[in-house]
Amino acid sequence: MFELISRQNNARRGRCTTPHGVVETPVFMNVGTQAAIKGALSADDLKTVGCQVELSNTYHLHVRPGERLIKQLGGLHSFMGWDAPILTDSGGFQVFSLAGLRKIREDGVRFNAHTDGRQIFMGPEESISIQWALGSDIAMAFDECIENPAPYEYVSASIARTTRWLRRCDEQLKLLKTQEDTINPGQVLWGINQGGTYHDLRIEHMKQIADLDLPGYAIGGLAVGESAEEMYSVIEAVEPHMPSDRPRYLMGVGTPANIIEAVSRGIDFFDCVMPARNARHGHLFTSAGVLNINNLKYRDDERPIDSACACPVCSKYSRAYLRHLFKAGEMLAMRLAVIHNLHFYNSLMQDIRTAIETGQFDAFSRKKLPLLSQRA
RNA sequence: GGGAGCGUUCCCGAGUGGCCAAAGGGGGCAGACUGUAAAUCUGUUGUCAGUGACUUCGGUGGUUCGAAUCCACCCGCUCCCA
Repeated sequence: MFELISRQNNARRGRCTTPHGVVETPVFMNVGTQAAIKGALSADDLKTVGCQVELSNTYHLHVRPGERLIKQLGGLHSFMGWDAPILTDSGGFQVFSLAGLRKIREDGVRFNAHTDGRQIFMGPEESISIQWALGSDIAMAFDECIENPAPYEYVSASIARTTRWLRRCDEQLKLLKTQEDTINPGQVLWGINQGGTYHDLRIEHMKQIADLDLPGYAIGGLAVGESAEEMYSVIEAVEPHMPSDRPRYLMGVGTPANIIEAVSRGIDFFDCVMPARNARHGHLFTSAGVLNINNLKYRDDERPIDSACACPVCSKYSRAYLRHLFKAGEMLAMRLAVIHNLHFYNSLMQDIRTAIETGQFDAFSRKKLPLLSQRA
């Protein structure tokens, strides 16, 4: 269930209710692919950084440890100690990212597992059954995330198949809901829009999937090589065709600037590995821009990463200490950096929500955008 | 006292006459990262000068058209036998 609280131009302030609680939007979902946030963060740490929704991955949890085990242990929430909302990605992104290890057919995708090479078949029914067993709150449709650039004819055929797959996902979830044996009976399915950078295909596909009247819709297949401007123009093309009373999720995006730009174009949900991955590599986000904590200039810098940041790392540690931890290869370096970056993202979303509520969003983005992209 | 080795660019370590400013690691410096096969990957790391020049392989001298590579002596270190 999704409720719009307020809006400013196209930017929306909303509230999404799930079986494990309410999500205030716009929101950034923190990515824990294998039921863990890389960088040694626990579910408790997720609370500390202000995470509302955790995201895990169907393909990866299916490969290891397997959804049967997780179901047997009470479902994903119980397994990883997270009692708030969880969204599971369907494995559709792995169709893209593991392109060298899979073959696509009408019924689904055959993978050679990246761990040991064994054959794994995943189609719409399999993906939904796995997500059902995991017991996430929001299950994503099994789609083909198309590489960019891709020929028009290929994209056209692919979105038609993704639509057929979506209908099968929907049927499968309805079937599973008739069974007694459930972890999370309130799980919902969200559809995913594809179409590469072809506006007409994007719109055509969006119209097709909107017909299924699902409780949420995502835009997928962006931020895979095209320019930011191209991505924004795709959002602008598709957005008018997305049901306005349902949450919109821009998958896998992005930089702080990408997020603000997308919120201004009507997006409510985001997720991205960037804050966590970049943190592990020493790349930190601050209110004054980005910085690489490994740089020599921070060797004796007594200041916190971001003096405007309220995270537990910034309230206690210096840049010099963080740099030392990275140089020494201590895993604490990654942990502290990830805590900071995720806190930064979650707190940016809080600021965005407040700005929309108070009618200040346009001024907020004008002020923030130039700062966030520069070198701190 | 006798015998056998070794000394390479920040470190370790290859190289035993030209294709060597010198492999490969490490370390350093910098860059990338967008529904995570990523604690990963890429570039760079003698000096100066934009296709080149100069200095360098413990030291000094020598052989040679040409030496990190061969010879002599010296300095330092290691191991074995007394």
